[in-house]
Amino acid sequence: MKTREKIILTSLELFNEQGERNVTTNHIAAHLGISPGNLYYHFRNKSDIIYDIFQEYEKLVDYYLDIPTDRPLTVDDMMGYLESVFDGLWSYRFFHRDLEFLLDNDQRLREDYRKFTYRCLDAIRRIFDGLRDGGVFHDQSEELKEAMALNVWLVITHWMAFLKSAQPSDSGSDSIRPEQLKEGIYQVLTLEMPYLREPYRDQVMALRAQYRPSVMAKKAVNG
Amino acid sequence: MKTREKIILTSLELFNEQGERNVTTNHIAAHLGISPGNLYYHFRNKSDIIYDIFQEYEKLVDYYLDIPTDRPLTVDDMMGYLESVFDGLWSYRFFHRDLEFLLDNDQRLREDYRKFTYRCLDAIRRIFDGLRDGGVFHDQSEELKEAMALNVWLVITHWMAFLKSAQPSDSGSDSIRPEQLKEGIYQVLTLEMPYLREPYRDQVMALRAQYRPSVMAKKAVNG
DNA sequence: CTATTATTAGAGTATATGCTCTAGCCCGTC
DNA sequence: GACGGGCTAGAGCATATACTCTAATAATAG
Repeated sequence: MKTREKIILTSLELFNEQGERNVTTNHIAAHLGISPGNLYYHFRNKSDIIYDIFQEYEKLVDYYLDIPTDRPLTVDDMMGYLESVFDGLWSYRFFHRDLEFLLDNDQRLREDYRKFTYRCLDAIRRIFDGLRDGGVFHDQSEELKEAMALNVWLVITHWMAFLKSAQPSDSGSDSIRPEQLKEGIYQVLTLEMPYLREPYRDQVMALRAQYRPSVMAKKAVNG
Repeated sequence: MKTREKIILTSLELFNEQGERNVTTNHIAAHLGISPGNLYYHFRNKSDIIYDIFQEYEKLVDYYLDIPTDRPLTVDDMMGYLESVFDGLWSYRFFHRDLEFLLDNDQRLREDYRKFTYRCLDAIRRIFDGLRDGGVFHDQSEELKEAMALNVWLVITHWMAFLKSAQPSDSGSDSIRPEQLKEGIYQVLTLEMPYLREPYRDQVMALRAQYRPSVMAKKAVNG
């Protein structure tokens, strides 16, 4: 494998494990067993590494959210989108974690991310439309679909942050498991619940039950 | 005013404007016109300043979310809670911005914040119950109330992050206005909409309309 | 007034971090 | 086998950051 690729992979791995803020370029080089000079031969600076990773993430999600317009959508389609998006979220989970700082320090990234966000919101709306055409969703006003899409986006992109903040202190820094992340699907389906038509409603509710967050079972100690 | 208090106030101000990550203890001291030594006479370290600020935030929100149990709740109560919570969010907006890093670097804060989260989730559920008793909400299963409360929490605590990430690059670093933050109320009411009873439903929808996010009007350029 | 304590100034330190610079190695080509 | 460009090592720099140390100054009590 080319050194450039290795840098990307290792950076992503370390960022995901420890957070971008806690991973220096020297760490990345050391972890790879290469010199800092070598790393900087392949990338002008740290931002470029992050930007590269973002573009891969973007490509992946755009691929996932390529919604067919020539046919209505099914419950299976919907679950597929959810599973895919949360998979992507897991693979690039560092990104949403340090998002604000990253955007503040790279205008290019800020602009691209903004467009990315609106593309995703649009895709969510198109999924709603497809599901309505498939008889899964009730028809709703454009305004409501827009607000709903935004709420879905908020839940999806920040579920990870919630999980991490609700973790007890004694667990390690990288203790969230992919299955826990998937529990965000439960929350998204909770949002959609009131807008589902029978008989799909019961079907989706049954699927939803499988993702029930484990945090909910636990009772918090309010000392 | 005591120096200690001044340090807290200035820190909060600078953190809110520039983000905790971008504000050093030397900046705080310089901004106050005092020496670093003086600052460190009053606080052992930066974490202690942040922890102090968090405790004030906690106190404020706990005060806002002191839900009466001896009477049902009205639509006005609900709107009052929303307005208050978003006010608090605005005053301490730096906090949710750099949350993950802050929690990673202060176990004490992590533990307190975890409990704080669960207290808030509990308060949201009790608001739901109060509104049900007041005839504003339909009755729902405990499971649904729990999931709903969590979604409300996610939207409230991350609305700010969304706004900042959706800002175009040409706006300043502290360009979000409090009215924009309040638009999060629209999103929360969107969540609650399906569970409202007539005649309150129409009333709430009318109130909701006043908070409609301006971002929604804009069309994004997907270059 | 004096002794003690609380507060403040400000130079300075240890460490980290992103990044640079120069020299040299590897490897394919003529 | 010599040449040259792609690649790599690694010492080291400029800057920043959280924090310390000493000495001096205010405030307060006896």
